[in-house]
Amino acid sequence: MVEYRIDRSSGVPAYVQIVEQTERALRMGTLRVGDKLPTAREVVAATAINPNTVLRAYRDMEQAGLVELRRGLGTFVTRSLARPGAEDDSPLRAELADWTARARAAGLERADILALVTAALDTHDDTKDSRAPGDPERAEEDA
Amino acid sequence: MVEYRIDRSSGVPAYVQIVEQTERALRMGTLRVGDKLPTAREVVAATAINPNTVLRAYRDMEQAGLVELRRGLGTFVTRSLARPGAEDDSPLRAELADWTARARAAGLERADILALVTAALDTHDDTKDSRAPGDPERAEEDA
Amino acid sequence: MVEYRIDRSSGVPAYVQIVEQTERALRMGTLRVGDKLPTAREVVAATAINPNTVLRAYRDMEQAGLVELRRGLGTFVTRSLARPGAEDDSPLRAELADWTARARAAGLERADILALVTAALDTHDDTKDSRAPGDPERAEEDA
Amino acid sequence: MVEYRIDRSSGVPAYVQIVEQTERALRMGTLRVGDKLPTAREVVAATAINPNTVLRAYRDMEQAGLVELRRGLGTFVTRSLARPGAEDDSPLRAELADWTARARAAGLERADILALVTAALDTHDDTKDSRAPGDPERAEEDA
DNA sequence: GTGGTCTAGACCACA
DNA sequence: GTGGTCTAGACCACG
Repeated sequence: MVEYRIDRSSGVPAYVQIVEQTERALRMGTLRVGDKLPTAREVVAATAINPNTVLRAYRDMEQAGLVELRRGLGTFVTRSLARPGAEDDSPLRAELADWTARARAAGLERADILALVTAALDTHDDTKDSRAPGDPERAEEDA
Repeated sequence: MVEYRIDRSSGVPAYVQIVEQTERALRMGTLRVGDKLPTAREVVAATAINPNTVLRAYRDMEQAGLVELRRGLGTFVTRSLARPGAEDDSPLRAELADWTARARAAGLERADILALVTAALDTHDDTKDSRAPGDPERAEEDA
Repeated sequence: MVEYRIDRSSGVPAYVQIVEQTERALRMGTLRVGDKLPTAREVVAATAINPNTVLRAYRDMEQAGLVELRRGLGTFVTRSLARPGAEDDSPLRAELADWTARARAAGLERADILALVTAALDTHDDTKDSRAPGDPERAEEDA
Repeated sequence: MVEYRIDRSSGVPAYVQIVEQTERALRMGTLRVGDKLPTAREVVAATAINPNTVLRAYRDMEQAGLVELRRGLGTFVTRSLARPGAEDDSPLRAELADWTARARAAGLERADILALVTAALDTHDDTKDSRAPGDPERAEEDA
């Protein structure tokens, strides 16, 4: 079950944060087709945001074709964004874990590390946006 | 000179994106104390956002103690967020570049990679938010 | 409920006047933690300044940690600047009231009195600025 | 000789601060008819603001009839705002000095004291502005 | 020509 | 209905 964490001081709309985090879970395979998202009620209990805001996020994801809202039942994942290579036990993840451990040991904080990664990505990839991880980036990957 | 790239479809306010990107440049050492940010007019020319929006971002950073707005002169960096270990030629960066190259070779996209990194960070670090690099995160570094 | 009075001819930006007056109310204990500031719309109705200007002032105070803007709810005091000794019934205030009465009886106007007080303060205190009460002065009190 | 102190972080325009402080000196009798204001050059040396800004302030005061700019000679006070009762040795000032000393002893800071005074003034005087000490308040007193 | 304030008004986020 | 972002444009402060 995903657990949303909303940072109200980030300036990023709450519903966008929910979408970002859901997408992230889809990419990682943490969330798979058929899985149920937490109910609006549950999210409200966990995050103290308004149910309407949760529903807004879920509706957006429905329109993007990622989930399906079934009245009375809940919200269910209808599409995967999972990538081979991003599985829990992939070598890439192990190497990454190793690298981040060393980065932290070197005194780098979360924000520093994310800045480094973004910079590394922007080096190879001079296309597109430049923003954050978990960008909605118009969810339209494979299924 | 920093170059801002604004993703208007991300849902993240333009002024937040400017702050994030500036912070990122500060962390990476791309921007150093005394450096001049692009003038509001230059940013406007490059990004097609409104001057007021740029100034809003600059003002926010001024209040955060990162830059100083000097009328008639421009906006200047007053505080570094640079980290030893994040320099251009650091081993950590080289290793990261290597890892991202392999991740891309494995078919992972930018968003996938950022999701992986976020997941890796959240594994060690069960505190805080979940969002982007360059998050305001209440700047509290030193120079 | 605070009531803002904006002097448009003073040369002091309207949003600064709002901040100054709010801070003053906080110092005097007129405004306490948890209290709600007037909504932007109410201030607009009372002062004929633009809602954006009010919000600018509120945002500035939020960044200074004095208040919290809650969408859909309003703006609330989060920190006290109250001082023991500044209460309504303190001896100091009674003495002051007595003194100002005599000053006025002697023909001194508001501006004269404020000039006298400023001079008196500058005598003991050869540090800092010189300006007004309720100066932002980088709010650094506690609650 | 007046000594201007400009607080660049107060949000109040520099030229307004100069006018305010000059007026204050006139009210206190620190500056008298015939006295010479510091030259723009001197003010620049002392405050690091631009000569044009000083001249702007002096010109404003000339238009208000307070001073006269004599090319090649300097700027001279042409009108007094002095008040009997505000002299250096007046009983009112002695009492005030005593009161402020006690206020400081009670732990009140400059801003607290100014807030108290403003409140005291607003109690008797429910007219007008509400702002700071040294408000321009359209200089038009006696001579 | 730089930053800075203010207005007006459209549209969005959230309770 | 609350705050919040963004635009557009006028005018100001300052170097």
